Amino acid sequence: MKIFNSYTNKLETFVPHHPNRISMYVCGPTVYNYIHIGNARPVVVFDTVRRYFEYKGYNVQFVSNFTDVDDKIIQAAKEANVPEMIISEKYIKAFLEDVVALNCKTDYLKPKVTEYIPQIIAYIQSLIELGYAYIIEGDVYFRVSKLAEYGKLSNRKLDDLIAGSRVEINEKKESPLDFTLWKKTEEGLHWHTSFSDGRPGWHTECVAMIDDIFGEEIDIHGGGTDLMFPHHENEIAQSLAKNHHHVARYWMHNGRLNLEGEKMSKSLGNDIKVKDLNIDLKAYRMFLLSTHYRSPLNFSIEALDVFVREWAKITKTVESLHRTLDLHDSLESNVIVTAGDIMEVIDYFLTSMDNDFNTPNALTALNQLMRSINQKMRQKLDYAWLNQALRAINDMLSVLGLEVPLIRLADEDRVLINQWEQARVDKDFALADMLRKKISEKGLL
RNA sequence: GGACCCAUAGCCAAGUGGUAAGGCAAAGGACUGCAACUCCUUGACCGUUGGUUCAAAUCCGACUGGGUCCUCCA
Repeated sequence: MKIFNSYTNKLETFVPHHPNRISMYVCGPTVYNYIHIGNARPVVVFDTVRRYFEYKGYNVQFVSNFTDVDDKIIQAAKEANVPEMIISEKYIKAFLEDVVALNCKTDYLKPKVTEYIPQIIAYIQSLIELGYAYIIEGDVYFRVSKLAEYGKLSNRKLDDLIAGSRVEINEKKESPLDFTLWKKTEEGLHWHTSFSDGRPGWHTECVAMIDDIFGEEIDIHGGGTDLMFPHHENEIAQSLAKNHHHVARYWMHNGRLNLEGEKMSKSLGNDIKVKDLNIDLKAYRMFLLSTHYRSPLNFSIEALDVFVREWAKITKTVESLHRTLDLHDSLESNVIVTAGDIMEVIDYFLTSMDNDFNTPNALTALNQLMRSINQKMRQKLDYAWLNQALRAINDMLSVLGLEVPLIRLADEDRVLINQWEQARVDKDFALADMLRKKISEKGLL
C-alpha cells in the first residue's frame, strides 16, 4: 500500500519496520478545554488508519499523548482557583467522551507529560551533553544551527525563517530559531533539575515518550499540518541530535478543517465544540472521511446535513438487511464472500484505502454496495447473497469506524412484524396501521 | 514581507497524460392500501490564458480567486 510521506513529499510504498507490527504515534490534545470539531479531524483520521491496518492483520501499537503541562492550563487553573491537575483531568475525561462518541477506539497508550518528566529531563540532559542544547539563566534552548538538516520536513530555509519578521525576538537565545527545551519558572507545576526549577517546553515530550515507549524509530508519526512547523520539525531535530533518526519513517499530516471558509481555532474564538454538534457523531465522522485526509475541509451546517442523511440511509439499509435475514431465520455467521459483484466492490474499497487512505473513494464503494443491497431487497430474496453483502458492508463500516449497531429481533418483535405483514395481506388496514405504529415506536421500521 | 497548497456540474468530492467516479440537491418516472424507505432516468468543453505533446482536468509559465504556515493552535 502507498502512503504520502510528508517528510519526503512523496507517495511511498509502505513497509513496516517489523513484519506484522506497526508503531504509530499521534500528537494528542493540550487539555485545557473541550475539543472543537477541527481537533476531531486527526483523531478520526488516524483512528481510521489504525483500523485499516488492523483489518489487514497488523498488530498496531498506537500511542497518543495528553499535554497536561502548558501555559493555558496554568491560566485556566488560576482562573478557576484549582490545581492544574483538576483542569487537565476534567478535559481528558471530556476528550475521551467525545472520542468515544466519534466511534474512535480508546484502547491505546495515553502518556501524560506529568508522568514523563524524568524521561523528558534526561532527554534534555543528553542534548546538552551532546552540544545540541545550551543553558542560559536556567532556560535550556536547542541549538538549531548545529543541525544542517533543520527545515527539511516543513520545507523551509533557515534564511527565510530568520527573514520572516514574526520569529520571536529573544535576546537570550543564540539564534532566534533556537527553541525552548526547558523554561525556568516558579509558576504553576514545576520540577527541580540541575539546570533550574521549571518545566519542559512543548517540543520534547513527544520524542521523549516515543523514545521511552518504542525505543527506536517508529513507523508512523501523525498530526495536523499546522504542527509540521515548528513542532514536528523540532521533534526531528532533537531526535536526529540524540538518536540519529527522524522519529518516524513515515510522517503523515492531515489537512485543516475550516469554518465557512475561514480558519477555525480556539484562539480566534470561532470554534464549534464537538459536544455541541447535537447529532449522531458518526455522521460527523462520515463527513470528515468524505474528503481525503490531506485536503483542507470546509465545515458548514449544510454540508454536515448531507451526511446526517447519508448516515441515516446507511443505518436504515444495514438494519433492514439484517432484520430481513433475521426475520426469515436466515442469518449466517462466518460468511465468506464469493459473489462476483460483491467482491468487485470490496476490491474497489481496498484499492482505495491502499492508495493513501482514499476514504472518499472507499465511501463510493460503500454507496455501490448499498445500492445493490437495496435493489436485491426488492427482488426475490437471495439469502446467500444477502448474507455475503451483510458481511461485506459490516467489514467496510468497521474499517471506517461507522458500524451500525445490530441486534437480533426479540421473539415478541418477530411476532409483531409477522402480524403486521399478515394484516396487510388481509387488507385489514386499521389493524395494519396500529401494528405499524407499534413497530415504528420500537424503532424497528 | 517570505514559503507552500488549492481552483472539477447548484453544492460536496474522486480522478494527476489517453477523450470526466460517487454523493447531495433538482426534474421526471416506478413501487406502495396511505406513508416512510427504496429503485430507475436526466447533468461538466475540469478558474482564465499561453506553451509542451500524436494526446492535458492531469505537465510547464503567467494571471485571477481562495486557503495554510512563518506565533499558541489538530
